[in-house]
Amino acid sequence: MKQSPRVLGRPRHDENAKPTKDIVLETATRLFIKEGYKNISMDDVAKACNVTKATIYYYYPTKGELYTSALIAMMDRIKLSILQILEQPKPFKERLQQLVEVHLSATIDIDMKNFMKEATINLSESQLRQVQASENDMYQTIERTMQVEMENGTIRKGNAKFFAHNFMALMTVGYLKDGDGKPLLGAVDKTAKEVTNFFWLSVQNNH
Amino acid sequence: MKQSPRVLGRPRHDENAKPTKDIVLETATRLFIKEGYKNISMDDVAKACNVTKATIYYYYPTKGELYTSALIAMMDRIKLSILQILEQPKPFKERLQQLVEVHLSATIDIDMKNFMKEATINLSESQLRQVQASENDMYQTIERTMQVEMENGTIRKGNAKFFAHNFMALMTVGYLKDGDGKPLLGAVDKTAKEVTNFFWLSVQNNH
Amino acid sequence: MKQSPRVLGRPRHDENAKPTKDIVLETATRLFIKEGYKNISMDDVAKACNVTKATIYYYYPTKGELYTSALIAMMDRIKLSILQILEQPKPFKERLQQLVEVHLSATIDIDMKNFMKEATINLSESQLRQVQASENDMYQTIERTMQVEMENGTIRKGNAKFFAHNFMALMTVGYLKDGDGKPLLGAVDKTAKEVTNFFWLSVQNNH
Amino acid sequence: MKQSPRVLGRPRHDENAKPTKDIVLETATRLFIKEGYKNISMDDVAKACNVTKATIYYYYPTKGELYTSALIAMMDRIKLSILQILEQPKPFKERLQQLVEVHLSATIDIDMKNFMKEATINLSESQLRQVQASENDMYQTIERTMQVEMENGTIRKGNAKFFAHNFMALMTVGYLKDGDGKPLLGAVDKTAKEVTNFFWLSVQNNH
DNA sequence: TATGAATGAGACTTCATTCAT
DNA sequence: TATGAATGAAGTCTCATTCAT
Repeated sequence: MKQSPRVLGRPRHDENAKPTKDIVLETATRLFIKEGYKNISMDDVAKACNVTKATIYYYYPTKGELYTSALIAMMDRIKLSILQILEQPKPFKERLQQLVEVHLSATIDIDMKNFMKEATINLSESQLRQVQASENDMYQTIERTMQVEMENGTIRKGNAKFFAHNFMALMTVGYLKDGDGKPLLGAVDKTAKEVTNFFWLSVQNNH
Repeated sequence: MKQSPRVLGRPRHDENAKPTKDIVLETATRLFIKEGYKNISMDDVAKACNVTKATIYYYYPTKGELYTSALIAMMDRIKLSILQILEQPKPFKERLQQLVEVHLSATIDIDMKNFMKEATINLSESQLRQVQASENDMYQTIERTMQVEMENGTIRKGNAKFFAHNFMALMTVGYLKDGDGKPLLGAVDKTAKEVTNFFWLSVQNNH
Repeated sequence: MKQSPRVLGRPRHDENAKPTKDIVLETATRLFIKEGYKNISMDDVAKACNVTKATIYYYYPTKGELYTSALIAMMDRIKLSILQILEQPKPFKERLQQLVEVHLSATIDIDMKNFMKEATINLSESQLRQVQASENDMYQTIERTMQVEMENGTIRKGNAKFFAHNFMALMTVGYLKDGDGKPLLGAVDKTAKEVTNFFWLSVQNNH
Repeated sequence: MKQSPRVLGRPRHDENAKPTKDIVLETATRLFIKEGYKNISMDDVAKACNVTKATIYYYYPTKGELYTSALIAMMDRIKLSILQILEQPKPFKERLQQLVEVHLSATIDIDMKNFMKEATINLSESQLRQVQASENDMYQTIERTMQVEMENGTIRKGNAKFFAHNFMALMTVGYLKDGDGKPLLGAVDKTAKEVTNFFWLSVQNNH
């Protein structure tokens, strides 16, 4: 049962080790993404980090707080990655395609709706507000670019928020597997092309 | 303590009353859709049905079984409703729009990905297979029509399954609310139009 | 470790057995009186009742609720016993003395201040209100008699509530043990006499 | 996370600052009196002192030891204050009244029975003995004076220990509040008078 | 057909205590 | 002198499930 008997008290400091707090957050994020809030217990997180539950609580006062932090950290990372890709001096369509490709490569299905639903049900109001703000931020990064490209005339005029959410929704379809568990549309790059193309056909400007 | 004293023994049979088994299934479906598998306890279901937990177990041997039945019943109903709409002698685009409209009117966000995720995590393999079969059935109803319309030349050639999932994904964006909790695109009919249009621009055949 | 392996489900009904709910309440009351709220765990109560924790929760939704019920039941019993003694057609002083005697005979030190302090700290507001109401009831039983005897001229005029609380405070001194653990004033009847006398000297009417 | 970033290492020594050990003891005493042993955690004490838990442990090896020290310190202080008041060259009744007044002014209800109960349950035997010795000391201070006044003929002959405990028991009734939270007998001086008078009527010598 | 009573496992959380620095 | 990091044990509560009636 005992995995690796740990000692009480402060562990001797290992110079190039990641701080436990970060390990916990990363591990928790991964687990929550894969299995959701209610299916992951604090003990699961602890075991995956090879520390005890109490250690988790030393850094995060409640499970809700840990989930909140995990979600926000995740969204921040996604937002950054989106930003970096969208800021490149490339045709818009190519940037979108790269966006899809990068995200499909992450292999974990990052389905925002799911997270937000679990957040709504399980978090406190203040935690929920934080998460919502973070989600909003993330989407706005895309929205703003959509807006710019509308003004450029690259894509047709429309509701930028609607476009952004549609894009993300289509993106998650890219994870779709067929009966045998193989990606429906083939390799990641091909899938990304198909997904982007589907979106593009809808938003491109035909004058 | 006693909340609503129920009579002991077998209740007198009310001719127009729905069988308990059906009440349980409907109630459970509603609750599971709204809050998910792990957030709804057998007691929650029992209370909402105004019976005891033991009664639920009389009809459904496990929670997983109840969830399975609820999901399948729901998908069957959706499938039927999809079928009825898609079979009508109307232009394809109009049928799609009606599809969206009907589903947005149901007000509960029926997000398949969510259900399937929870199913994957919480159900037994055999239960999961049943649910997957049912999901497949439901999508195939749309896929087949897509296929037909591709052959008709109404929409462009492409992967019908991919199209079907894209359509459903875009549909759930229709539930999107802005910061104030108001639908992003206005009333249901307007939203349905926008959503359908977005999809249509992507799939229409331009020869 | 296992005390007596119990079976799942509903136990066969034993005709002349006390209902579990009552057993729980009585046991809990005894334990809480002896050790206080925080020192008794739900598991302690369960073990003392030879049932599982879950059974306790089946009857009492929270520990606070169990404590509340226990306190109220106890105070009700005390109030009743007080009432019965005070209603007798005997000189007031004799009734008081019997009161002390009966309560010292119960051997457990029923120190109201203690219970009320723990209640204040650990109960919810609504629970606290219930307990306070019950405490008030109990004291008023004595107060009312004090009032009557003041009007009769048996005891001097004064604040009846103050008198009642003083009486109870002096009563708990009766439990006092010396260094060897022996009652300071000897046997219960002698102690009761001393305590009553102390109170009486203070309240008797000398015209 | 960090609430008030404290500087690392040994803090510069502030000449007029109280030693940490004393601060801890005083703070702990206050908290334990108000909420009791089990309701105050070492972390509570630490936070209230604005130091960390480990610091508390640096000065007091266990929670029981801290409680023991706190109780003893408190009783010592009380004993001293009692002594100073009782040693004055004033009529005994006036001294008693001042005793009540001083203690009611401290506003915190110092209910010995409570502390001794918690001590009995939670302390080790050796700790308990220390506390009992301290309690005994405190009461003996009063007892001795009672003894003297009995011999003087100021008060009637009786069990001095019993008298002392009765006096303290009546004193705590002085904290009594009515339903609105207002002191039952009015301002502190008036209350002290009433309480003393009640005691005095019982013990005074009428020859 | 339906219920009331009970359980065992596991969830979240708290807390006294330890130890390297 | 004081701290930050960590633990193990225990506490409150929830929940799917079982069984006699």
